[in-house]
Amino acid sequence: MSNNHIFIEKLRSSGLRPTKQRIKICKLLFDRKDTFHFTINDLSDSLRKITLDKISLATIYNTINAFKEKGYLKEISINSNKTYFDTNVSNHHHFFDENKKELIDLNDNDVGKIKIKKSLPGKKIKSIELLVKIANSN
Amino acid sequence: MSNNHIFIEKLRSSGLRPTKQRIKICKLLFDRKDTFHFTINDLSDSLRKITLDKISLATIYNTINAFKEKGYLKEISINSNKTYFDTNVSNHHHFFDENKKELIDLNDNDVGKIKIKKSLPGKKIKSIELLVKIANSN
DNA sequence: TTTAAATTTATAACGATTCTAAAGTAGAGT
DNA sequence: ACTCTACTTTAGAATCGTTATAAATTTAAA
Ligand SMILES: [Mn+2]
Ligand SMILES: [Mn+2]
Ligand SMILES: [Zn+2]
Ligand SMILES: [Zn+2]
Repeated sequence: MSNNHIFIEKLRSSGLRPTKQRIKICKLLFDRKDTFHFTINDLSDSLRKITLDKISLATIYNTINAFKEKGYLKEISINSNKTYFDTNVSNHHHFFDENKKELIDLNDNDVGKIKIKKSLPGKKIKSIELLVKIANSN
Repeated sequence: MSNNHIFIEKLRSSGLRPTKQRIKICKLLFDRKDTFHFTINDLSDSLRKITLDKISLATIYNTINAFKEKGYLKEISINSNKTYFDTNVSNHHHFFDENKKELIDLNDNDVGKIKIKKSLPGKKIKSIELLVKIANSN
């Protein structure tokens, strides 16, 4: 439909051919107001719902890995058998709801400034990730 | 040898029978001055070096899961195909060296106080984990 | 010593992810 | 529009960390 040409450009500009599979995945991931978190399985289910011609699991993995590579997605550090991705690639932190197994964004106002005072020679900081695990109180 | 009775007590007091496999793993994990981080594979290799009669991989997994359950070990939240454990069960944070694939403790002096200002109704905080990924600078 | 429950073990099963290699497609050059 | 080649998709196999199974062994209570 409408926004396809935007995604076609986005893909082209990063050296990825705008295939119909990639465009569909782009629309699902990026054609919305709010960012969100997902696993490959979530994505696979969502795709099955919105399209008749199925996209193979290998392609979903290939595409998500390519998007992560290009910086369109972020992988969240969390110990789970599944990998969690985030369409919000800005620096931010997370609650992880252990009951729902879902990530919730913490924005800058939600967390005091994090200061790393230690440094190691020959090493530089690549990322700072805070994960706050939460669960039902009762 | 010497400290066995301490570990035997520790195991008994937590409802775990003090088998020779568990005692060997206890000695390897806890009979030392400094705490450390390890994966099951690390531990398996270490065990093979210090003992002639091999401990099956299933027993290693069972034992580590039991120790985690009892609070003798902590699992670190990190996105890796392997699970990382910590014999330091106190609250502390980590550097993760992406080149060496190894965790390095950050103590309280190394990180400014972390303040979580957001809370969700019906939910309580279970843990706060900061992971600072580092890599070679050049 | 007897006996039930806990533990160990080898091996199978599982599940997320990656690999393979064959078939299909996109786009540059003509 | 046609050709050609590199890129992409795909089904299915392979990988690998972890968990499940079920039989043999060990622990420890009675
Ligand atoms: Mn992990
Ligand atoms: Mn993970
Ligand atoms: Zn997020
Ligand atoms: Zn640690």
